[in-house]
This record gives sequence, structure tokens and C-alpha cells, in this order.
Amino acid sequence: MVAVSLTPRALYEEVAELLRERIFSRELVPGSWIDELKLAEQYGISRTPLREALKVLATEGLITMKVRRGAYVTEVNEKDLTDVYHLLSLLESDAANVVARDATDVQLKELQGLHNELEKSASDRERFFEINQAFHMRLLEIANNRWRDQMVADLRKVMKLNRHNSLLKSGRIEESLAEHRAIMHALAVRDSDGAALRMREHFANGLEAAV
Amino acid sequence: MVAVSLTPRALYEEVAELLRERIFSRELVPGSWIDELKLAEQYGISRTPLREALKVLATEGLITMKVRRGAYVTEVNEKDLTDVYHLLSLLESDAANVVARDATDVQLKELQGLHNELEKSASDRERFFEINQAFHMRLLEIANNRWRDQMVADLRKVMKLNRHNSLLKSGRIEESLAEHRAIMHALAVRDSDGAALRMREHFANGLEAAV
DNA sequence: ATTTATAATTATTGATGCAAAATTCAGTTT
DNA sequence: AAACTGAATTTTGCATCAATAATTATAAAT
Repeated sequence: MVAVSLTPRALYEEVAELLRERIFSRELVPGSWIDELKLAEQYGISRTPLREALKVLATEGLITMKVRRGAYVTEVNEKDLTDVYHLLSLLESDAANVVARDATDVQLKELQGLHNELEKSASDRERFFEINQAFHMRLLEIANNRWRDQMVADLRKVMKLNRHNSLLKSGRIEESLAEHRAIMHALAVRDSDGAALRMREHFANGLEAAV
Repeated sequence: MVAVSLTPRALYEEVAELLRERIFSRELVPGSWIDELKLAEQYGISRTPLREALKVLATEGLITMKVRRGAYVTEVNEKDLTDVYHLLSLLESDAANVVARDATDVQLKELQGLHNELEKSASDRERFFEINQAFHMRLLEIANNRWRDQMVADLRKVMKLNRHNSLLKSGRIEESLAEHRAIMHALAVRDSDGAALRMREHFANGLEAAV
């Protein structure tokens, strides 16, 4: 018996995901051209779904397509990273603003629960980042704007093109925790401007580039 | 002799543009399924470039794809419009903030020039909207963040899916002009927070949904 | 020897064909 | 009459094939 996915994705979706992984792992380095024939052969598929996958990645910004020349992995320079990071900060701080204003008490309690988990995980760096990510994801979900969610997801993918996406100095964990505490407090007392401001500060201090 | 474009776009790009027009003109109404075969026949092309065009539109959010079911024009409800408009306001007000802080004097003079044109066009509604759009475009260009530009472009496309995208009551022109004047003043005196605030107010008053 | 032009090779873009899946319609059964 | 089963039709998804443009290599001319 063969296990079959409940929600079968199209082949081009699967391929797009595989390519993302290879790009993020820097097996496909920024600037290098994509060899359609070679990849199709590697995956044992034809070039049609591969090309469809490439178009998806192109609109995500991960690869760049040149007419009649093919596709190459997008090169992001320092300015690109700064620009993208700026937008992430803008979008997530706005999400914090919205959540402080509109979230239900139950939702705020949920965030508080996640934050408490974070406080307990300061010693375990791996777990700290896991909970941290969960917190930000949940915040976005509660802000309830699927268009923003999509934009944040795409921007984060671009950030991952960066070679040194490990801004996670262990010394930063304590500071990061303090910033998170400030954000959570502002959310809890429904200080929307304060929540947005704290989130921007949190980003300015540079932890959130990771993940 | 046949005129040939200097930068020949790929066929799927051309088709994507044609489909966008048909969607915006509501010839293809939100919710209706896309008939690949029929469209390919109409354009006299095969299904391959058409399908690639559909994937581009899908990532732009104009159409939605269901596995093994096909694609339909995205339906945007009131909440979607509110959400998208909120993000446009956020991104453009941030652009105003950045411009007030970082633009060169020459660039600010250029914006002032556009604003002066706008003042003179209050009587001609057609021209007013034209100049208005040019002002916002130029502001974004000067803010100099290609990722934001891309996001704003995509969000504006989604706004155009709206049936009543004519929030342009003629009485609003005078008020809109006053708001623009306030924005321009804040930019001119490099009051970045003020510029962002005025831009948000301008959006809150609802003109910028048009175009 | 260097540069230009032409030919050959390589790679991308577009068309066609085939297989698989989903929807629809008809027929039968409860 | 309504509902369920099954076949037929429609449509999507993938593969293969053709042609079109670009790059590289080779040859000739200045």
C-alpha cells in the first residue's frame, strides 16, 4: 500500500519547494544560472513542470528570469537586505499595532502563554528560536490580514538568500527576551502605538532577521 | 516593414497583460472559471504559454488556482479590500517618511513641481488624477525600495478587482488637494513623522483607492 | 595578429499529444 | 421522487517534439 497525500500538490509546487531548499542551502548560489535540462533530469521529470516552478520562484523574487537567456538565482546585495528588513519591520510592527487594538482577550492570553514559554527557553537556544518564530507567526495570524501574511512570507524568503543569516549571537538572547517582554506588555495593556514602537525597536536590534 | 519591440517580452508576459486587462474590465468576472482551451484558441496560441501566464497572475493574487480543478478569477470581499487598502496606506506613508528624511533637495523640488501642477489641475478631473498618480509614483521611486514598489504594484492590482473603484466624488477634489498640500509641506520641511501621518490621513479619507 | 562575419552548437520558448483525474449525466435502485 | 453508482465527457497536468534565438567557435579578411 502506498501512502497518498490527502492534499496532493501539483508537481510544479513540489519542485518549487525542492528548489527553494536548494537555494536556501546555497547548493544553488546567487548569481548562478539554472540548468533546466540538468535539473529536470535529476528530478526525473520533464521540463514543463520545472519551468512552471521557476516562474513561481521568479514572482517570489528568489530567481530572476531573462528573456531567451534563462533564469539565475537572485543576487541580493546589502541594500536589498536593508530594504527588505525595513519592510518586514514595518509590516510586523503594524501587525502588533492591530493586535493590541483588535485582539480578543483569549487571543492575548494565548500570546502571553507563548511568551511565557519563551521566558522559560532562554537557556535552550534552539527552542528559543522555535518559540520566537511561533510567537511572530501567531501574532500575524491574529492580525488577520492574509495579504500581509503573504508579503511577510515572501520577504522572509528573500532574507534567507543572505549568506550570513545567523545574527544570533547568544549574548543577544537576554536582550531579545527583554524586548519581547516590552512588546508583550504593550500588547497586554492594549497600547497599540507602544506595541508597534517596541516591535520596531526589536527589529532595529537585529534579531528578527534570523529564522 | 514591421515594427519590432526593442525589448521583446516573452509570450506568456504578453498574455498575462492581456488577461489582466480583461480581468480589470470585468470581462472576466471574479468567481468565474478560466477556460484554458477557449482562451488559447482566442489568442491563437497553445496552452503552454497561457498556463505560464496564469501562474504569474496567481502569484499576483488576481486569480486562484485549485489543483486539478483549474483557475478562477479571485473574488475580493469587503474585508479583502479593507486589508489591502490598509497595507497600501502603510507602505505609502512609510515611503513619505523615508522621502522626507532622505530625499535630495533636487528631488523635493521635483515633487514640489508636481504638486504645483496638481494645484493648477483642480478644475480638470481627468488631469488631476493623472498628476496625482504621477506624484505618488515619483514619491515611491524616490523612496528607492524596489521591494516596496513591487508590493505596492501588486496590491494596486488587487484593488482594481473591485467593482466600484470610483471613490472620486468631485467634491472630494478640493479636500484631496488640501491634504496633498499638507503632505507636500511636511516633505518640504523634512518633517518625516508629519509626512507619514498626513499620508495616512489622506488614505483614510479614501481618495487613493481610485486609480 | 586582431577583428569581423558566418556557421554550428546549445539552450530556451512554444506547440502538440497523451494520460489521469474530476465533473457531469444517465440509469438503476431504494 | 430522491439518491447512489457508473460510464462518458471534459479538463487539467505532464511529456515529447519542433523552431527560434543566442552564444560560441571557426575562418577569412584587413
